[in-house]
Amino acid sequence: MMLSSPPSKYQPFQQSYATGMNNMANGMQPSYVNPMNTMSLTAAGNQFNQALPQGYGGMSLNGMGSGAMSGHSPHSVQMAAAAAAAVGSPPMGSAYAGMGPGVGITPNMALMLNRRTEKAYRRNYTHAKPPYSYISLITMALQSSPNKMMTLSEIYNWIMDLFPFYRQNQQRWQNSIRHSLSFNDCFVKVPRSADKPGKGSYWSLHPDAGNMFENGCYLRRQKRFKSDKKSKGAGPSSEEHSPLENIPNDAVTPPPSLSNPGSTNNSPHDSHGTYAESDSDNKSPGLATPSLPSHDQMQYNHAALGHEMLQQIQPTHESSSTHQSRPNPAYAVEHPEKLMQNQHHHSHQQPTAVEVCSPSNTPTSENIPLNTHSLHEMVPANEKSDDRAHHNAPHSMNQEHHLVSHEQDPHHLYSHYAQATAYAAAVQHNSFAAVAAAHSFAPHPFSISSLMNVTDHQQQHYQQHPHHQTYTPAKDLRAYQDAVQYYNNGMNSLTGLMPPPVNDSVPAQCTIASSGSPVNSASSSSVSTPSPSSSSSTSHYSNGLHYPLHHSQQHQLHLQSDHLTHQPDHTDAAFYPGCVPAN
DNA sequence: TGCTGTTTACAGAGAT
DNA sequence: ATCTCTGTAAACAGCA
Repeated sequence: MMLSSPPSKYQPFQQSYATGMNNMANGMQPSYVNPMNTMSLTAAGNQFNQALPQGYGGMSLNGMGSGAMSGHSPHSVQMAAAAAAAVGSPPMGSAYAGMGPGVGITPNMALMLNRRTEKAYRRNYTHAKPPYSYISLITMALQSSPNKMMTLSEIYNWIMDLFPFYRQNQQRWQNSIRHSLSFNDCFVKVPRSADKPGKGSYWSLHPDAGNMFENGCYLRRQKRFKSDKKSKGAGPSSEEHSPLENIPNDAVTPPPSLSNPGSTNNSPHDSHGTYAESDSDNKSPGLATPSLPSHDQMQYNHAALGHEMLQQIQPTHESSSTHQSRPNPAYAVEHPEKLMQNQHHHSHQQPTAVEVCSPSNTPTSENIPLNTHSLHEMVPANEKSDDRAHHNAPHSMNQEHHLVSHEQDPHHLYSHYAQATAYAAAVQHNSFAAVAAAHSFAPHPFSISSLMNVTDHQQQHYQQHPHHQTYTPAKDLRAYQDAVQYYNNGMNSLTGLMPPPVNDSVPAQCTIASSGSPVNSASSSSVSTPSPSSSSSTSHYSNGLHYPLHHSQQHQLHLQSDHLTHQPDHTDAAFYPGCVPAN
């Protein structure tokens, strides 16, 4: 069990980006495990897979990380595409710049620009600031840990391992990290155990804040998470979420000072809860009301939250009907059979995305109230945060027709790219597809869960089809770069056009109507949606999704389709500007 | 002494 | 226009 903070291998202001990238590309493993690699074949981010021992800490101990450099996983493309999408505008030039309509420059100009920018691109591309906010970075880091918690230094290292950009100016961004941890309710501090002394506490995600970025934007949350336990008066009941549901029971023990029974009465949520509530309408700390707790009180309550979490890390063998307790990672490692029991139990309590999306259980406007406040809100409003991870299970995973050899399907190589770009385009253009996705439980391809999780369904699928394991959402910098590039390519040629979705992205609710024309079953809900059948458009039907396409787009669709089916040559620098080929 | 953590302050950008 | 979120800087305290 990893409990100590590894020393940072990155010296402030000394790390050469190029060196770092080359090392990573050549498979040199840092002494401290590269979380991307460890994530590639595991499912540390998934609540149902927390028990897997090959997680963040485990890999660092057994030294198995080097073989997991699966930087070309199409799944990982989502991550980068997500990043690029979150940015809104491609940060770099593209090898395909100028392909798209409406660019306003001639091909020659584009070529010149490409040649000019690509040089700088190669220098700077890998060092571009990742399009994630610090909060999202922290969230990703914490979710990547099997313990769902990290020390500050571990968070630092996780970020630096993943993003060379953050190997410079460490003082600046690390200060911001600390500020984010302290300032945001979504992060809770967990005391160290007495037998695991060290500097600093562990940080974990508040259990109710785990899906802050499921809406799709890594730069900015739709809404800042605020702990609201304060308003509930007494401390949390056993049926309430506890932040330490994610904390291994043997990882930490409450310090003596927190053994005071009264400490739990001071709900730790009071600290941030009170602060957040009183400050909920003016974010400027300087405008805090006098009702704010004192500094000492806040610290005390903060620690009490950790104590509360510790109190509840013991595995729960019974769940309330309203609360699905999550498996304790550490406990599950030692008692996998009980975890399986729990999972089975949970499967009866909470339908998975596939179950929910099954034709016999098609969501309607009645049972699935949708939050259509924003198209970015891609999940049913009544979804518990815990449940959203289920949405990452591609429905097709349970569809036999999809269980074909991906190697025989070149289009599949770009399926996730296509999905990501389609999604980005759909959202950007406020298209029907975006609404369809919103109605279809389609996981946001850029969601943290999508990027970092392997669902239980995927796990089952991989067990049956090990050769598909390459499609596990691997996270590494290479893939990140690739995907940004892919995204750029896509968006440059996707202005007003979406590439065809692929099987993986077919939401369950996208069915073929009895009339034969594909429709989205949820489109009949009371939610206002753009009309799927525009009179001025031609229907493009691909893999169950109905996309209205204008005539002018149909030719582009063919081009785009060709583009998407072009298999990347990983030795082709055009595909990886700024990236040194690994082999 | 350096790291960790909290807080204040302010600016900028996105969302409403 | 206003609100909200994020990033940055800085001061400060506590701790290993």
